[in-house]
Amino acid sequence: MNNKNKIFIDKLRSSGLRPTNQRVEISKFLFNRKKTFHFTVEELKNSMNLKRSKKISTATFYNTVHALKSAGHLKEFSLENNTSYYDTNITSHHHFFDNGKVIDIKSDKITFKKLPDAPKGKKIKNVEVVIRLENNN
Amino acid sequence: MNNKNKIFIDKLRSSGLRPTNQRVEISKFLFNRKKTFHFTVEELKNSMNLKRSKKISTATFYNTVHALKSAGHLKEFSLENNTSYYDTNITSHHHFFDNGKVIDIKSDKITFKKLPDAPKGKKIKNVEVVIRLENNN
DNA sequence: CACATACTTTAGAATAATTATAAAGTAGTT
DNA sequence: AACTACTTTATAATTATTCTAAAGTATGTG
Repeated sequence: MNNKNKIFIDKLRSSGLRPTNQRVEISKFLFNRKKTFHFTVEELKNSMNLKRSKKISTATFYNTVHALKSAGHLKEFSLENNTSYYDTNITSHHHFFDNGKVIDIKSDKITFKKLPDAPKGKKIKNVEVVIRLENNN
Repeated sequence: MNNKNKIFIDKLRSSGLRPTNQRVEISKFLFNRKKTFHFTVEELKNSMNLKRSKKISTATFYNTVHALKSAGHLKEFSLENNTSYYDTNITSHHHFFDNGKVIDIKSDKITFKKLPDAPKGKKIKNVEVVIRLENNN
């Protein structure tokens, strides 16, 4: 809860969450890294709880991740296996999918020559590209 | 099982499935239509079983849809709600997502100016674009 | 700084989508 | 017609997620 955690606490506060110990640890675990992080709630829970004597409950992981996502600190996406994936990279970007593995593609690596207009009464919120990979031969 | 069902039976056979009555009915329900069809297995089951006295079991719907998908007669995709959606349009194409509603976008409506290379050892299997919509104001 | 109060955490139950099981039925071959 | 392997089905099991309600804690107020 001290000063060096301010940035992680701010993410919680701006998500409408009080900075409890559990939440601060989750926020730190998610955002205290250089590279972007892709995860499911189950994966997050397992990797955090593995090293803890006092486990954080499943519900707290779900609640916290949802609030962070609703506030825009996490991005959600889906693969074809009925679980929600989250991405700490919230800038507009795209993904390679390679047998369940996810790799970010920077937004400027993909540009369009042609895009359809939104149906009337609607506008485009975002455009997401998924490039599926397979082995070379 | 007669001649007019040949096309639906062929889809089953080419998926490695014997053309049983249940499967032929499912195949017909899916492919005997002009417009492309988006559905979840649960929706398919409900709409088919509603008008039937003798219901087809859940497992048969899942098995049949999976086999048709593996054989390439259906396309699978995911929204952010942990259910698998299927599309009878298997040609390469894209989607608008508008609050859970799915609308096809013909392949030629989207073209790229720039696309990234696949990582080494990999090649691109397909490129899928999702355009999320929101209301105009 | 103690208190009250509203927000949190937690374990466990509930739900939803999907998959597994194993007994009874059927297609396709001989 | 009979046999065998594949199917169907009801039901149980599993997985991801959400709900619930009791016990715990952050925070503003005095």
